[in-house]
Amino acid sequence: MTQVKTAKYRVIKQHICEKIESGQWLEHSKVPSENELTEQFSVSRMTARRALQELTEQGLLVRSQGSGTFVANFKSQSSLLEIRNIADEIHDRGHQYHAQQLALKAVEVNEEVAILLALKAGDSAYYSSVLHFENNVPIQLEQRFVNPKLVANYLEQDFTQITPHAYLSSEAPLTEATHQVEAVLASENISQLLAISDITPCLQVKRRTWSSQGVVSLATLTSPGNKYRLGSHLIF
Amino acid sequence: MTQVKTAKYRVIKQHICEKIESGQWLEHSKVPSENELTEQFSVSRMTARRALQELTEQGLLVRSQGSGTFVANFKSQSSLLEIRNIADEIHDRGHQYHAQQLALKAVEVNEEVAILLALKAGDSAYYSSVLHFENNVPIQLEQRFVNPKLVANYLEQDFTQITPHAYLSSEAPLTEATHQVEAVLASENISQLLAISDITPCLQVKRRTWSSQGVVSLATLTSPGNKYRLGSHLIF
DNA sequence: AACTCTTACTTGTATATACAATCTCACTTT
DNA sequence: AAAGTGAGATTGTATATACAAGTAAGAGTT
Repeated sequence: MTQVKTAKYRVIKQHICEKIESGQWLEHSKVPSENELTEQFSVSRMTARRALQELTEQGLLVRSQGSGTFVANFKSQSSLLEIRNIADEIHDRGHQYHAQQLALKAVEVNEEVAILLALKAGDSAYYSSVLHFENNVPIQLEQRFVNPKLVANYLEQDFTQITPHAYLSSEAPLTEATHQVEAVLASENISQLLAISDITPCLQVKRRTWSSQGVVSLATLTSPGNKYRLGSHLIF
Repeated sequence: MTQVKTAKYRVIKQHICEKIESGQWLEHSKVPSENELTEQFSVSRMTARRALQELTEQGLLVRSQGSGTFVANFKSQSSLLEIRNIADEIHDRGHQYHAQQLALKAVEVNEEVAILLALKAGDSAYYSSVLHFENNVPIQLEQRFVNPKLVANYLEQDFTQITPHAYLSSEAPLTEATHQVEAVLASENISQLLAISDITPCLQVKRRTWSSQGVVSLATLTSPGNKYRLGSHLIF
């Protein structure tokens, strides 16, 4: 096990993030220029630039050619589309939750899944399929591929007792996630499981989650459009 | 009028986008490596790299150290995280944008809208209905109620020239926003506008935006599920 | 006082180079 | 046949440098 050295541009990003989050650098205040960071951290301008550039893309900074780099209108990122355990969500609504485990096995991944999970086509990954119920009505089908290198005992779990998300969080804390949200028509198979007609639109969220070790899992969450809704709250 | 020279990395981005959009490069197929692009376009590796890098951040490509760069899934994608101007979004994809203004008037609000806009039922608010096109295909219907106390000249705008979002941002900078995302079947009326069948699922985003003065507007954005997708990226 | 010009600073684009880390695949060894 | 090795390709990180382009502020002129 070799300790991976942290890249220099990441160190600078971290430093700037801390200044902003701790309130030492307020909104709209000027942050050090590329040349100043170059000196402070003894790096090349291109490396300092990369840190500022990526933070700008993430929305923490705003840059203006000729005048400088500034702290943006407050951090939006953190509390948007928060990833919640669906069981908690349902309990919080005062409703009854239970789950049905439809599949839990090792499978060979196709090319698409392989790329997204950072595996090779034909490699084996863990697969789970769980149907979540709210007050005995099916509310969400969760189909999930899990990176076997990062989560050892996935196949020994009982996902009627703990949700896959809760288990994975306990094994490998999330550091990052991407979502793709689409409106789709469910396949016949899925329509049947969700007890909906074949023309009911479904909200489909594809979520890819990372831990510090790499891509952990790839989940497809399909919910009837008339029974489920996503919310998010941004602060600028 | 000085003709601005297009940056080289943009030329390469454009080239790759075209290949993908025209279907010459299919999903998951390999795209030229940094070194190949370096030769093809007679640029340095860092410039070729920048093109690939930015397209990866935009979600068009997927990269894997050691194996190469590949075409990602190509559905249109926007971000929940950042509230973007749809015109910019479409332009950034290298596509042509135009809009059609279906309505722009003052209306009496019903109770639901009144509550959400912090007005009284029966008060008057501004209402706009704009259809956005990507390459002459309708991609999103935007129906928006605007708080007349905070935005004076809303009715005098021409929303084929500037999007409502862009205008509102210039008048009253956003400080906060909430979203609700649902999958729905469009009404007959809306199906017709979007040129879709009445069983095509639609992604519907309801967005409420605040400025420092209070609730600015209430927008309902309806897009065909097969042509539009939301994305978001979280870092913990 | 108002205007223009210059200058310094900052970010944007581009190149050339070097080495590290990772993956693939053919080849060799067992 | 299976396992291990190593070369080559590919992306990741980092540096040094150069010039372009936009901004702001001060100097100088009218």
